[in-house]
Amino acid sequence: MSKTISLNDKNKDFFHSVYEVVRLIPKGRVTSYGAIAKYLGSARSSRMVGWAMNNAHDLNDVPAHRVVNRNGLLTGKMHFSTPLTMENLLKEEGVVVLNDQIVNFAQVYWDPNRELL
DNA sequence: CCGTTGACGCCAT
DNA sequence: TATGGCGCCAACG
Repeated sequence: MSKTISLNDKNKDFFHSVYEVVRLIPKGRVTSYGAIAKYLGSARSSRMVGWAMNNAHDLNDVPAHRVVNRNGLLTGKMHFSTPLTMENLLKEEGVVVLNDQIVNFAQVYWDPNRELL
């Protein structure tokens, strides 16, 4: 039995789609929760994208550190092994982070609605 | 079963 | 510009 997750088939699909999009984010680039939600057709379900990332922690092939909020703020840093993991991973990819804020956000921003199609 | 919370974001004031 | 309210919806107590 075992159902660590009690999601409906419909939502499983949503979560899975989120993982796919996140996997497509190029190294050194980032996107936002809202952009992913919109790309999946649920523009107002950005919170669910965040929840999906939480589940995604089990999968090692989902670069959750490349997803930030619409201001380029690292709001999800607390959910990583250490509060600095997210920031360090981004810096390793060339993303400039200062005070939990991506400085060159406009340059590294990757919008699935625009880049992907 | 019901009320709160939360990796968000848009809109009204 | 800053603050507050609401939509969204799964998980939790």
